[in-house]
Amino acid sequence: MPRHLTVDFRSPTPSYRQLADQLRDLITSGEIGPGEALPSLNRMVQETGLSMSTVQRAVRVLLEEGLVYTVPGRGVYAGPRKP
Amino acid sequence: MPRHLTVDFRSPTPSYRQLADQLRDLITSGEIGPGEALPSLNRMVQETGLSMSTVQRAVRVLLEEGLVYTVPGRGVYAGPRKP
DNA sequence: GTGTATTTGTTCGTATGTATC
DNA sequence: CGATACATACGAACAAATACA
Repeated sequence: MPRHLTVDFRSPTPSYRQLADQLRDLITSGEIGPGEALPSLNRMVQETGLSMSTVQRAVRVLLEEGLVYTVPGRGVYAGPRKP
Repeated sequence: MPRHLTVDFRSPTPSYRQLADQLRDLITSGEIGPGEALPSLNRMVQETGLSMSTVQRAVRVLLEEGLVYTVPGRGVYAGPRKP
């Protein structure tokens, strides 16, 4: 079971990057394997206290890194998009 | 001198992507050479009628593609960030 | 089959912060 | 100092895809 997602508002590192870093760790550590779903954006909003906009920005970072793919109406998944 | 930036609101292609595509063309075509400044974000807002948020998102696309770099307080420049 | 809820996607407007000139 | 320019973050609205009772 995933550990709590948190951000430190006093850190000079932007919130979206802090969240992106944590999500990246979950994936590269194998805690969330390929094809497995990440927490929904709403859930990340709840856990972090960030706004939806900021959470989406964090996820977009991983999208561009190719670490996750998204399916509208479904969720965010680890690994490469499957055919 | 750069041609007018425009977006078609009836297109299914998102506005931020339309703008990003146009800016990319300006760079890859050499119309804006390495080290040269792109129009300021405010200027892009004026020319396109988009919101600042959307314009910034478009520029972020090019940033992640490594086609431009930004200098806060200065502007957006074509090419790789200089050492 | 028809809603209803959930989830991601796009866009806007605003506020505030930081850097440069 | 004041004006300009990019950076981060929020909240809201609406759309579209998906899932499910």
